[in-house]
Amino acid sequence: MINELFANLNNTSAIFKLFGDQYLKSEDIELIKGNSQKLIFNKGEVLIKQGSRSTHVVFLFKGIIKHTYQQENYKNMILTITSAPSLIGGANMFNDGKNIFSVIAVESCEAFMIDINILKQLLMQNSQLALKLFDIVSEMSKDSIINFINLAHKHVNGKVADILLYLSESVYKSQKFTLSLTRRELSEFAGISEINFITTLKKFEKDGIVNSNCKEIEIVNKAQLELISKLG
Amino acid sequence: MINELFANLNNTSAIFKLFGDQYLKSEDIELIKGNSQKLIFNKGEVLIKQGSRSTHVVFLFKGIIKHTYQQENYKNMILTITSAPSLIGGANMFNDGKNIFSVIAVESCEAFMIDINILKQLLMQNSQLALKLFDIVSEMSKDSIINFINLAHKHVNGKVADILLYLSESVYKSQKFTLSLTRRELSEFAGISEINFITTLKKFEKDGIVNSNCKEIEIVNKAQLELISKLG
DNA sequence: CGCGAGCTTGACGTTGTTCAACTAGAGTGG
DNA sequence: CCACTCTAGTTGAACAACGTCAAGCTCGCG
Repeated sequence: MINELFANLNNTSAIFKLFGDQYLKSEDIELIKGNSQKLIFNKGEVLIKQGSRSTHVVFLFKGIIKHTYQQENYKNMILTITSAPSLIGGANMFNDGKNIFSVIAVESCEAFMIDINILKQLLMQNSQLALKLFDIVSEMSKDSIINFINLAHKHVNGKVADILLYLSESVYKSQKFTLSLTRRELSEFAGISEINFITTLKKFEKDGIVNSNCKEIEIVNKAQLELISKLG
Repeated sequence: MINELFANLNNTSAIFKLFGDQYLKSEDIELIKGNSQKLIFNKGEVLIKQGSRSTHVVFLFKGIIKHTYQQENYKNMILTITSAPSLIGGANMFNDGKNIFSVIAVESCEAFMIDINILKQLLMQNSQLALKLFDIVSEMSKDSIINFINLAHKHVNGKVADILLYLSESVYKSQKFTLSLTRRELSEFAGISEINFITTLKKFEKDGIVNSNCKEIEIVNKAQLELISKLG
């Protein structure tokens, strides 16, 4: 759904076109433009900080980000890895205000920061737009929840297979890709130890399912990987 | 948030009052009333079936339900346990239509089934109402996600402690309660084996933290339970 | 040339699951 | 009224899965 909506978006004006063509008057577009700013984030930089007040909704139009959750006594945890184009932070919009997660650039990113109060104001006037946003946000949280469910009761093989398929299909959109994440980060996404992630990946390599050379990953036998994912 | 909204609701007319007083015209209320029905569900009966098309949003005003997720080769999984009053199924409203979870009565329930198309129609006309619903739904999914995160990286002690605290605080709202769920169901909620759940519960009992006699559970030392939950 | 970060491997101990056996209570049919 | 059976709860023992530790490797960068 989100892909369908944001397909072919590769510059900032596209977002206005997206909303505008269907739902927004030209003065509304000007209002958003006047209260938003385009920012560039380097790898590792924080777009949204956990615990801070929500002030912006972020439209990511270039790069890859991760949602992380940190808590004392806990290991870090990566909740999602998302590539542009994507709308981020919408779910926090009407929560009393604090961001529950951090959003961090995994490679260099370009994003449009949209003032949350301006957006709210527009949504109040325009229920079609509000419902569209509702739709986008609930679709995204549905994906996260399904991901959680899978990770919650699969074993290591299934988890690693899931991650590889996810990276291939949803993030890099290719059978062969150059990772912008470390093994440690991927293990935090899978919810397993780094060492266990590595040994499992190597096992897949020995079985001829993937090739991995440090940051270069290639999925050789996708059908087999899907089978492993299914069996858990 | 949801508690605040639904506080003091104990009959069907209250839901209309809730929406109506603030946002709805009286003819809208009549429209909902004419397209909704009050139903009673016995323990174990299905309110919403996974995979079916979303046709209704459910306002649960009496009883306790569980959200479950089933998949071939998988163990059952319980995602949430929720007591009335609560709004259920809102997140699916604008997904292309299929329910991702089942909703099953854990004890006898009374619910108001609101036709989804009628509600959509109202939301289209009334953006304040749409945003309110957005707010409720995102608050609920936030709770689920935090719950998932906790379960994902805690050990058995922490998981069981979490479950007991959750049942006490959010479901039965008392230090002492009579379970309407089996040990097996609670283990599916915790994401651990039934046997491991039982042994851990018994260990807590030996340590003087809880009393458990079959369906009767009493939390004796809440502070200790919270500590265990925190330590994981 | 050396240092550090990321990656890799094997050995070991902990944690959690599975299996099997037993108990108690509730419902059923003779 | 008494077997009989079925389900839920319980316990201990064997086994498998996973995380931790220790050590070595490679590569890029100062």
